[in-house]
Amino acid sequence: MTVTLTQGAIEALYTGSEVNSPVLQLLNIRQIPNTSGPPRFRLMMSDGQHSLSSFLLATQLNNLPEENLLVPNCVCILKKTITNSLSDDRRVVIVMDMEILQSAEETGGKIGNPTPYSTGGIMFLKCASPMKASPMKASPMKASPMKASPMKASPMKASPMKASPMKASPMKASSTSPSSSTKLISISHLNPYQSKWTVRARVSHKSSIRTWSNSKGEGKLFSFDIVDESGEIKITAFNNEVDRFFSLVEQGKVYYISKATLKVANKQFSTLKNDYEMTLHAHSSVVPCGDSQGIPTMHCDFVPIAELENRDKDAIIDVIGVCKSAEDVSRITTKTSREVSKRALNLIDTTGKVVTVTLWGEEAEKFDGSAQPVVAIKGARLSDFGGRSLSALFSSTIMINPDIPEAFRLRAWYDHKGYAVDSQSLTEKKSVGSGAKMNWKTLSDVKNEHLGHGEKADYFSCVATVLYIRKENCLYQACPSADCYKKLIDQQNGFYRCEKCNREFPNFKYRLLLSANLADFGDNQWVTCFHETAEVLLGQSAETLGQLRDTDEAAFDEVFQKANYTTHVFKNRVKLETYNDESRVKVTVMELQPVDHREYSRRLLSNIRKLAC
DNA sequence: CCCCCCCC
Repeated sequence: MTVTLTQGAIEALYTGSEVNSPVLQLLNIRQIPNTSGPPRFRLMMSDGQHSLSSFLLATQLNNLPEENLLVPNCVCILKKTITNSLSDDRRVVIVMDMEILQSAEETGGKIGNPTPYSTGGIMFLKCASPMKASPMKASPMKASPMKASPMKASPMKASPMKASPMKASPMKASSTSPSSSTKLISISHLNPYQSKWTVRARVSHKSSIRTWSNSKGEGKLFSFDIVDESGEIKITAFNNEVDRFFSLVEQGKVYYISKATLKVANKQFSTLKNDYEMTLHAHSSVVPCGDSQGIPTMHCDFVPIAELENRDKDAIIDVIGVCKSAEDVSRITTKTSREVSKRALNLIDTTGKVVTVTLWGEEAEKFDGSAQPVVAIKGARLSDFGGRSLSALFSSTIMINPDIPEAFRLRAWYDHKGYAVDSQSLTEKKSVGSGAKMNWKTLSDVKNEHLGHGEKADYFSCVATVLYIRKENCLYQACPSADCYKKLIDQQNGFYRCEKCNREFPNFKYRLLLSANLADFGDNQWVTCFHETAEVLLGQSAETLGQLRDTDEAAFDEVFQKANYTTHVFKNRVKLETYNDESRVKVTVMELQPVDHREYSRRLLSNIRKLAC
């Protein structure tokens, strides 16, 4: 293979003219003595005509010299470069991305007879003081397109020293112009080799404040992610910057951000698509931007809950559902002896499937599920615990009742009929080994084994068919306060009194309390269904039933007729109770689920095998 | 300068 060097590329790169992926030969490489940070390599490159030693290798390419791939005489293609002016007007060409086209051995020596590129008296001019007075060095402030923008917190102290004749040169990408002041650039153009930029971007995720303490010291920090049309990047604020910026930065809002430090992102900890990340410092500026036009909002690809069964473990997914129920917050101790709060939510969507999502830390503590909110989570991790479940990560964004069409649709669906669907959870009881948790019994087992006669209540599951539901006293008028279900006393004056709340109300809410007779092949059993399970069993809300009872008796009866002879999985609590010296077992339905026929067949088969032994 | 993704 023969390679041709791109003649004229040295001059073009040095002056900042447009040159597309030039092919150059490396003549020399040496490590710059520096005391901190990763090693830096300086390169002397040749285009066959000129040579120039003002090339600096971006640190993310350090593996090339370190693995002895980038050695003198090899031929390279420079896929991305940035020409920067130093304060004394010398220039440096940062090599951001390159590939080696031909090894030193293959090339076999120096190509052509390049002469050192003459930098036209610019390169080694170190007479800084006279330059300041030069009319050529007008402050870039005057020409700055940002002058009218709301950058109050960002005083542009652009040094005239840094202005250069480069201004007139036809640089292709304005964002890489070394002479630009705080120009608006896109996130994808950010790099550690330029400091004068401003991005306009939306906060897509914001962490809470966290503290650390280790051998290097201690402090606090928070981080946030921003997006624009070109990409995304993580920004971290420490200590003083936490105080300055934490309350200012709001999720979903758009800001001008400038004067932050860029460094190579540690991919081990970052899921964002960017090679760099930002750190705010004392001079950094974060200014709200009223105009968010053209800045993308958060995009979610919601996976229907039923579809989670088909996704891979550890997949990062977006989910939205109504929080049908939520655990209380609890504290657990991790394997590393750290204490953390957790709370599990059960989300349901229009697929009728439920999945358990675990929130952690502050998200778990502050979550309030009492009003059954719509919960959307961007970037939750799918786990195979209990079949299929989800866990929020530090990088997840949790949105309660977000202002998005999906949330409005779900709200309407749930309030209209979703609350009463015979839902099935993907979490916990789906796997084959789950029989351990489900204490399967027939109704005659419950009697023969004297379930519920012990100190504590027993729990069992059965498959049974509804034979009869008592209509009498199935509804009561309950206290309208949240979380109070006390039966009200009708004062007969338009007011209802709650003894528990010690208050009178002009209104009430209907609650259900059903007695039902269930049967399987061997026996039958009276059970009690409280409000939530009763609504599922009847397929109607208590509110609707209350209306029907008062206005349309036939329709009311029909609800009960329809529920008769339906078959479900009942998860029950059983306990011996004593009234007036008379003991009898009371069975309460805790949960109602549709019959999983495959699971039912497996159990039948296993029972038959046991009987055959 | 952090970098924790946890528990059943």
